[in-house]
Amino acid sequence: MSLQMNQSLSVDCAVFGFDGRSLKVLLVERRYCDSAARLDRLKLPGAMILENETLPAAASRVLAEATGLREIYLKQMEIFSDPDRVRGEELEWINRYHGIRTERVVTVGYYALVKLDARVIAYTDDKGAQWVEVEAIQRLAMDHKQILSAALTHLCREMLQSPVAFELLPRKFTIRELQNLYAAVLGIEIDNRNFRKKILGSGFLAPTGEYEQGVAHKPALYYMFDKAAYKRAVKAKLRLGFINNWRY
Amino acid sequence: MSLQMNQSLSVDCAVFGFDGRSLKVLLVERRYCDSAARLDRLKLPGAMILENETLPAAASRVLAEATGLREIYLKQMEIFSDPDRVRGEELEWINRYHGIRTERVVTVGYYALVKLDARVIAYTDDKGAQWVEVEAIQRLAMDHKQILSAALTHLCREMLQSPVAFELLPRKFTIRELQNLYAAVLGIEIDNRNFRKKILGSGFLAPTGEYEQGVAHKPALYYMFDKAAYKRAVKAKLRLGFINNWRY
DNA sequence: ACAAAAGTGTTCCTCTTACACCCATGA
DNA sequence: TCATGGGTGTAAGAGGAACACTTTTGT
Repeated sequence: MSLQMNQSLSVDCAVFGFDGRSLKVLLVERRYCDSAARLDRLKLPGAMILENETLPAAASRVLAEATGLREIYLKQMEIFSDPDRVRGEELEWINRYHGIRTERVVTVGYYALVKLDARVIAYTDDKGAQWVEVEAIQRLAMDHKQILSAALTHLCREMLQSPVAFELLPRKFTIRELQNLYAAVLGIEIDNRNFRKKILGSGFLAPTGEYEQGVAHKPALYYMFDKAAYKRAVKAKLRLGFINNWRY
Repeated sequence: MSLQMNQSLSVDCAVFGFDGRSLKVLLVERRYCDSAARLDRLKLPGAMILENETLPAAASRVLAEATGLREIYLKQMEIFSDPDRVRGEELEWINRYHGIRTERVVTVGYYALVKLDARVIAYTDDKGAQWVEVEAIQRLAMDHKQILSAALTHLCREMLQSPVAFELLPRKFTIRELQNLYAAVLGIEIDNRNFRKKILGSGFLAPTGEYEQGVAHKPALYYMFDKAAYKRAVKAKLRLGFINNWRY
């Protein structure tokens, strides 16, 4: 065996959004049309990395193109390096499109968290992209289902350790929305009283004083995430306890 | 900007070992000699990926070469993609050595856990590699210090969530060795009584009946990790609790 | 009036933490 | 006999989990 020179590096992004009920991911159509009727005609947005571009930069570029947003929460997760993960017509298309002669595409999986608002939805609609309920996705192009699964796993883990949930919610949200988000991502049921106790007791949520309007039930109070309070609490916690000053 | 074609992919491995006291990592000499006296003449073992080789396969290959071992615990962590992370004489050396013309080397960081025994040490000594105390490492070649730091962070996180500690210990070990390992990796102090209570209470440790010999104090009992018991407990735990059946 | 979700407390129990002394061995 | 680390128990407190009813609004 020898060194592989005709290889390319790409990034693929699982962009998650939350509509108050269920977790969605942004999917786009495969760009070559030979088999448009195929079940796996949808894929995650992605791109080849450019000369002099870091991977995070490439991922940001993909996200800006796909959503119109900058400053998105973005995290690297795994690399998918099966030599045959892209082949056949897909590989031919890539070579034709870019005018290159690559034999292998290694991809770096990222996941991104987006606040799903009207502007983003208008933008993605306009681009022909779709927000699809994660639970409903059976298959995707190439190994993108696998990449999506990995992204979900990483998101679960992250949600249990840091307050990334707020990246998926609008600036103002109700406790119930937050709870639904945790339940949807983790795939669990959560007791509302215990959840409130815990989340309000943490002191990271600041009430806005505003209430829901036009709902056919007692209107809920809107809260915001108090990032400063969160950081203060983390710092304080790092200074005490059984495990007091670890490395990460 | 255009697609980057003259790029290469490599893997670099932080191989950790534990000698009962402190955490060590395996370092090798940079292979070109122009500046042998430099402080950062040591690096993590690594290699370019070969044609038709997956990244995990490449990492295994590097580990087999460096330690003589197969079946090592191995985990992918992050990718280091700064376009200038390898440049100058290092890049020239790579091109000369492989007879290629690459302009950029993106590397995938792995970490590995090894049971440090006489055979491994003999093998690595023979190869001119060194086991260096992690705490003492100030700088390494290129961005390898950064890769090492990332590996440590990942190892910490992993140790708090799964029983990888046993990958670093001999088959038979004392509770104190296990405790020292946790303390060394996490960089914390641990109360011996609480540690015993927790670790023995978990039921994952099986006493061997053998005792230390030739030590100038009460000899300690040797234990082994009972993998089957661990798996049973994990399965049982997944079926109950507040968070009962999540995705990962 | 009714449907629908908001909001609120208590009890039990487990797990975490802090803490001090005697024991077995080799030198 | 001394130095060294092995091995043991308890009490107080914090946090997790299970559980049901009243309130407010729109229809």
